[in-house]
Amino acid sequence: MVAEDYGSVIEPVRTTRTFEEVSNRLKELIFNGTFKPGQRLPSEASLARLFRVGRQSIREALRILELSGFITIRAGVRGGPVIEDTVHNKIAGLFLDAFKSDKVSLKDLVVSRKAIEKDVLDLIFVNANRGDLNLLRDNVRQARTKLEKGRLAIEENLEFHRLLARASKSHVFMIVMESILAVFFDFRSKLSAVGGIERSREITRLHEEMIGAIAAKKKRKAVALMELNIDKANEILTANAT
Amino acid sequence: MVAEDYGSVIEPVRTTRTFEEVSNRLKELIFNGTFKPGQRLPSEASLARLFRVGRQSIREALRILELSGFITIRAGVRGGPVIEDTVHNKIAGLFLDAFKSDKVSLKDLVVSRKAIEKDVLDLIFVNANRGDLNLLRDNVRQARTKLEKGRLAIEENLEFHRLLARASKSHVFMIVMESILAVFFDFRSKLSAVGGIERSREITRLHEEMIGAIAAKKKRKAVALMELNIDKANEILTANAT
DNA sequence: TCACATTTGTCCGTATGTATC
DNA sequence: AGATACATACGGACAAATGTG
Repeated sequence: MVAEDYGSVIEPVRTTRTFEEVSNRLKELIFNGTFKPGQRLPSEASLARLFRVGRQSIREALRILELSGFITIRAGVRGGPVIEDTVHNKIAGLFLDAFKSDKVSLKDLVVSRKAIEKDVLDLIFVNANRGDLNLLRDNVRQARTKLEKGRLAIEENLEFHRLLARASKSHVFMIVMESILAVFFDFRSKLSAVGGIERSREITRLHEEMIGAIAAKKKRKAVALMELNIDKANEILTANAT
Repeated sequence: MVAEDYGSVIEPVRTTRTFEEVSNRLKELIFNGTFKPGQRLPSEASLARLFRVGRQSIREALRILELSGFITIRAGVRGGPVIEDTVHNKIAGLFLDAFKSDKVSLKDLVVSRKAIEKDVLDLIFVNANRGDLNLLRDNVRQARTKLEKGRLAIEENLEFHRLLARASKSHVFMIVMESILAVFFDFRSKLSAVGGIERSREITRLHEEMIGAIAAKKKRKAVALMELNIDKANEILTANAT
């Protein structure tokens, strides 16, 4: 019964649940471009009239679309459901849940992160252009100015890796990276600032060297720096774990 | 404003939406083990009384937990919300959505899949044991019997890769693999059976050789076979794409 | 600043569908 | 087959948020 494992990916045909039918219909309308990004969907009351169902069913359908990253919802007179893509963040959120519920261990996270960031570097050496490098340089510059003011640059340090994924031009890796970073970002709030500055400075320095290695097409050096980088990031997590 | 991009991962503090508060509280109860897998949550009516909120808020909270992969819901007298982990499938579902909405290209998928399956092989050479190999052999055996009956063995061919991810002992890669396979599984329904048997047979043969290479600790050969495998799978997709 | 309109958010009462005993 | 205990769905009402004149 191999195929049964896909039971949640391939939705069973159930007309019983009205809100699922509504959700799928709306999703289809978004896919085929009837509703475009930035555009407002009709209000709950309007949708209820249009689909000839109760407002409750509409609400639950919209809840699904919201959690799936297709729309955002705001109250108020010019509010309502708006087509807005947040799928990356939603996937990262679910991944964070998986981590929190102990399905993903810290060791697993570090091991797979090393492999994935290495893949990203491989792709960067093929796909990245000058603009991508400039974005990376800007990031390091921002981190430096923050550090000079005596503040931690954790957000910038994490953003660096997101920029790397973007430079690889692979959306798959952008999604995976976002998910991994979400875990580290979640830890961020629990970090003790004591001694953090020095680590943050060190990571920023590694990032700077990495940019140099990429620009100089020195792949092996870039990979070695990445290993150091991830180990340092891991130290921060394990040092703060109770 | 780098940190703003995490706006959907780190939920904003909003007491305005009751159902989110309820959803978070229940999620926390699941995380800390108050509710364990297989256990039933109280019914909607009971939860409404316990939290002192309306049933609608409870329903939307349960909808969130259902879509996040924490619970399943069944009607009927012994039904109700049950703690059941389907997070992997839910992530895969969102990833499939991302693919369908053209955020992930087929080329991107193939390139990243090659890199990721190579990582999985690397981990297998470190972590896999005899039991994992036996599971892989069973899978190929099942595929063979299906092929001998003149039926396609697509499910088994895809399952092979899921077994590989499991043998790597990395939940991160299990999740990523599940997501990638979901796309191929989705295509499955659109495949023309014409000429498919031969391709399915060829893939099964590659899988068999791959097991041999893993057992013999021949990493380079295993990687080469994997490349062939993925190219073949990709051919099936592109051949059927309109 | 204030009143107003629009839209989401929330609760309640009720009815129906569904699965189990 | 009937009773029971659930989720599912509808309609009505009001509160809260938010933008507008």
